[in-house]
Amino acid sequence: MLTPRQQMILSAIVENYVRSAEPVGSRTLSKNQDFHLSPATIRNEMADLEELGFLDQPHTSAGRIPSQKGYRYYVDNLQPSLDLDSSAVRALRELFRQRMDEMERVVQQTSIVLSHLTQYTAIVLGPQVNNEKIHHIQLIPIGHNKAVAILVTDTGRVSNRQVQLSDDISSEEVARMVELMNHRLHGVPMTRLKSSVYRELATEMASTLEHYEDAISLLDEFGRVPGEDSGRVYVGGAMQMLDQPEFRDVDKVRPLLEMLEKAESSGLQRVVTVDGPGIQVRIGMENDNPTLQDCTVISAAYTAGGQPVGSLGIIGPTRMNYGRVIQILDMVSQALTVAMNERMHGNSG
Amino acid sequence: MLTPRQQMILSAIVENYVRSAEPVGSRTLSKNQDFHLSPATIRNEMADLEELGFLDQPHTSAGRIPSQKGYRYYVDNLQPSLDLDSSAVRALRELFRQRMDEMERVVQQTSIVLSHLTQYTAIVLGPQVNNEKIHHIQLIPIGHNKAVAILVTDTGRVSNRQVQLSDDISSEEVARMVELMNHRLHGVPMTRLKSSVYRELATEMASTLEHYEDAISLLDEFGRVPGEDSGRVYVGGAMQMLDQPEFRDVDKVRPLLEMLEKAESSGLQRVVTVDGPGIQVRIGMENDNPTLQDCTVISAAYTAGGQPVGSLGIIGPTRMNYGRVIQILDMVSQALTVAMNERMHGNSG
DNA sequence: ATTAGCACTCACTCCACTCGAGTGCTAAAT
DNA sequence: ATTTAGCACTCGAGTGGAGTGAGTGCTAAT
Repeated sequence: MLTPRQQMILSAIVENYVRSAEPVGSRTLSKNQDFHLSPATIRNEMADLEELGFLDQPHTSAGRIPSQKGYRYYVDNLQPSLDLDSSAVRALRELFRQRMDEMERVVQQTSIVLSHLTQYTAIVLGPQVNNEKIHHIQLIPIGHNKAVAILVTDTGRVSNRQVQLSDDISSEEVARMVELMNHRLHGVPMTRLKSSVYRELATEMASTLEHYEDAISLLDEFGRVPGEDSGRVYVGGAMQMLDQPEFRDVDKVRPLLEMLEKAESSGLQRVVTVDGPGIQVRIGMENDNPTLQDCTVISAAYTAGGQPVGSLGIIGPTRMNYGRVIQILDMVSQALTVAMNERMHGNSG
Repeated sequence: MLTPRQQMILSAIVENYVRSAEPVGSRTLSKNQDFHLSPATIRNEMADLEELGFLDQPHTSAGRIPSQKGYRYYVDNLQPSLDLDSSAVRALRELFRQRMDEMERVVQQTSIVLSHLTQYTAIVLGPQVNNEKIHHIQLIPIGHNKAVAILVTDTGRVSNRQVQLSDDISSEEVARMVELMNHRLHGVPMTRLKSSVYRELATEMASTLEHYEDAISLLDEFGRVPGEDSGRVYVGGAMQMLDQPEFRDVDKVRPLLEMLEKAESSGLQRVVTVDGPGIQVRIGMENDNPTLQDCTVISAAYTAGGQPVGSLGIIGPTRMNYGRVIQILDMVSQALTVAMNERMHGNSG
C-alpha cells in the first residue's frame, strides 16, 4: 500500500513530531542523514501521503503532522521493536516484591510507578476477582445489639459491615445463624450470593431461625457492594497531562482532568478495559468516549491464575511515544501479573 | 483604626472584587447607591486605605483590590453575619442520615458535598480516633500456613492483615495464642499496642508459647499502620480550581493540583488541621505552605464524643466568598459531627 | 470636607508590517 | 522517469504604533 520510502517518511514524521510537538517540514527531514533526498522530493511524497490521509496540515504554510490514520499505520506496521531493557524489568520486579500488605496498595502503587516511568497519566483497575469464594463468615458483637459482620474469601480478602440486630435476639440464636451460614455458604462464589443461593438459604433459614431477617439483611449487605476495592480505579500522575503542550490550555484539559478526578463514576473503567490478550492501542476517535478524541489510550490486562482480572493503561495525547509506552506497559503488566500470582499462591482452599 | 466610611469602602471593595474578580474603581463604588459620595471622595479614601496597606493596586491606572491585610480586616471586623439557612441545614442532615455503610464513605461523600456547596475545592481529613480500644482479635486460616488476622475495635472499625504462620505451628497453639491475645488486649487503646503493652505481652508469650514470634509479628503489623483510613485525606472538587480566573493559567494551577493529587504525601493534613474550636481562616501568606501563598484555607474541626477527631476545609483563591464559605463550613462540620456521633453511639463497650 | 474638572497613566485592542518557515509548481538535470 | 533547483506564494507569529477607555492624582472651586 505504501512504498518503502513513504513508510520511511511517515515514520520519521511521527517520531519527529512525537519528540518536538511541532509540525515537521520537508527541510528538517532532508537534513536527517538517513535518506539522502532533497526537500522537494520529500515534499512530493508528503503531498501524496496527505492525499492518502496519513498526514494532516494545520495550515497551508506549516509542516505536516501525522493524522490519526497515520498513527494507526505507524503503530501497526512501522514501529521499531524495542528490545526490552532487562535491567529495568528486574528493578520493577524488585519493586513489586517489596512487602505491600494490601492488594489495594499494590495496585495503587502500580499506577504511580507506571506514570513515573512513562511520563503520562496511568490508570489501573483494581482486581475484579469474580471467581472468589466465600471462606468464612463471622459476627462479632460490639455493644448494644450492634455487631460487626466479617466475611473472608478464599483469596484472603476481608469485607466487613456493621449490622444492627433485632432487640430480642439471643446470643445462642446468633451463633446458630452464623453456623448455618458458614455451613451453607462455604465455597460458594461471591457472585452467587445475591441470586440463587440467596433464595434457597432464605427459605431454609425462615424455617429454622426466629430472626432470619437479620441474617438476610446481613447477606444483602455483603451482596450489595461486589467487594470494596475490586472495580476501583486508581489514577496515577493525572497532572502529567499539564505537561503536554496540547493540553496547556485550561479549557482543553479541564474535561480530561474532571474525568480522571471522578474516575469511578465517569466510566473510566470502560476506557482501559481490554478484551483480548496483548496490548491494545486506541487512537483518538477510536475511543468511544468523546472526551478522549484527542487522546490515545494504551492498555493491557493483568492476570491471576491465568484469568484476566484487571487492566492497566496509559492516557496521553495522540502524539504519544508509542514504542516506549507499549514497552513499559508490557513490562509492568507482566510484573503485576507475577506479583498477583505470588499473593494468590497457595490460597485456593 | 479605620473610620466607618473607610470600613464601608473596604467592605464594598472586597465584596465587589470577590464577585467580579476585577479591580474595583471609584466610579463603580460611587454608583453603589448606599453611600452618596463622588468618585473623587472615594478615590481619596482609597488612596488612604492603600497607604495603610489594606488595598493593592495592580498598576497605576487600574482600580483597587484588597490586600491580604485587607481580607484579614474584612474577615475579622466587617463580615456581615449571615443567618444560616435552616432548610439547607435540614437537607444536609438528611443527606448524612442516609445509610452510608462505611465511615470512609461518609467522609469521602462529605468532601464532595462540601465542594459542590461552596464551589471551591474541599478537603476532609478522615477521623483520627486515637482513644479507640481493641475489642477482639481473630485469626482465620486460609490455605497453607496462611491466615487472615482481624482486629475489631470498640467503635466497630475492622482492620485486617494477611499473615504467614510458622510451618510447624499447631492449630491448638494458634487457638491458645489468639485466646491469650484477646485476654490481655481487650480494652487496651490502639495507641499503646506498640509501646508498653507490647513488651509486657512479648515476655509473657515467650514463656508460654512456642511460636511467639508469629504473634509478635502479627501485633507489629497492626501497630505499624495506625488504622487504614484514619489520617486519610479526601479531596473533593479539585478541578473547581480551574474555574477561578486567577488559576486559569496552567503554570499557576499546576503546583496546587499536584499538591491536591498527592494529598497524603504533600502535607495537606497540616494545611487543614485546626488547633482550637471554631472556624479558622488562613489568608495567603498566613499559610505555612508556600504553594498556598495566593490561596485562602478555611477550616473547621469535627468531633466525636466531644473530642475533635478530624477536620475539614475549603481551599480557594484569596478572593474568596468568605461569608458563604464560613457559613457552609460551619453547617457541614456540625452535620458531620452529628453523623459521627450517631455512628459511634452505643458502641463504647 | 466634598466635589468638579482636567491632565495623565497604562493595559488592551486593532492594524499594518515584516519575517521566515514551509509549500506547490515548473523547468532543468540526472 | 526521477530527482532536484528555483521561485512565487501562503500564512502564522512577532513587532510597533495609534487609538480607546477605565482609572487615577491633583488642584481649585464649592
